[in-house]
Amino acid sequence: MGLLNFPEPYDFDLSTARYRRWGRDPANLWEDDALWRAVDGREMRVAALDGGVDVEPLDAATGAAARKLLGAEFELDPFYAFAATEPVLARVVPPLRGLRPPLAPDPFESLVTSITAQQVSLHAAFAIRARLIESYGVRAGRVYAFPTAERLALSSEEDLVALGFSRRKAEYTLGLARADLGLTELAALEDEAVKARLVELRGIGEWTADWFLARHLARPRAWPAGDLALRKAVAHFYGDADVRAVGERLDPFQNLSAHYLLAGLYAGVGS
DNA sequence: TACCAGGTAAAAA
DNA sequence: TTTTTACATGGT
Repeated sequence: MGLLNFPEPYDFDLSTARYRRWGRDPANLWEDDALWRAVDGREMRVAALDGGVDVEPLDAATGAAARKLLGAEFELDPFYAFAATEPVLARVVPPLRGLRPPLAPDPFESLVTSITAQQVSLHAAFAIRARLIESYGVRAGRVYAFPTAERLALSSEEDLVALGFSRRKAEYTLGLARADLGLTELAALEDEAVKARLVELRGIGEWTADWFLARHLARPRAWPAGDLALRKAVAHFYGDADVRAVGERLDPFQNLSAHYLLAGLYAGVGS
């Protein structure tokens, strides 16, 4: 048993709900009440445990991966203090206490995952993404490592179309896989600089760049204002207020706010 | 059966 | 410059 030292509060069930809601995710597999993920070619199991999080096997690599994956870097206390002063969040946040948005640990994975989710429902996106992972990822136990750029670079547009990608999305994905992107260097840049660099890439617009800031870099102020689901959540909780204007009111906690509003919408908080 | 779903780039106006 | 269109799959 490997008890990971993990910041409080943390609600494992609430935080991993995403992996059960939309469909099967062979790279972040929910099975037997645990989350499974490949770390450096090995299978890692993450589960809830009294007083923390159980990680098997637990070592430096899996511990760091689990922390990243489970959103340990989010600071919840300042957000909760802010939420108590904001009328909508004061109602939405307390029932979701301990929710930490799970992160995409890898930048390439984050971008390709977003491309699969452009325009289509997340149910459809998860199905297509699962086929991509099982076709080009490397298996580690019951879970798959997300396909590397090097491996996808060897595939063809036809291959990806056969998985359900549109021709356009297949082009985007191969373009990313075959380019020398230097994605890890983006972490050193300010939010707006990251976005500017990303939207230069074909197939990456503001929506994808915003979710990259939110779900990969965990930037506190990321706010995917164009996102259809976030628009619905804002409309639900704030009426017909402008989404960007609401974002400014939530500064500098837009990222956590977006995740809590979405979770609140799905959980039926306040209804 | 249609229609919509956590967009984007390119064409047309 | 702004508006319109094509895109592919899965759920309802």
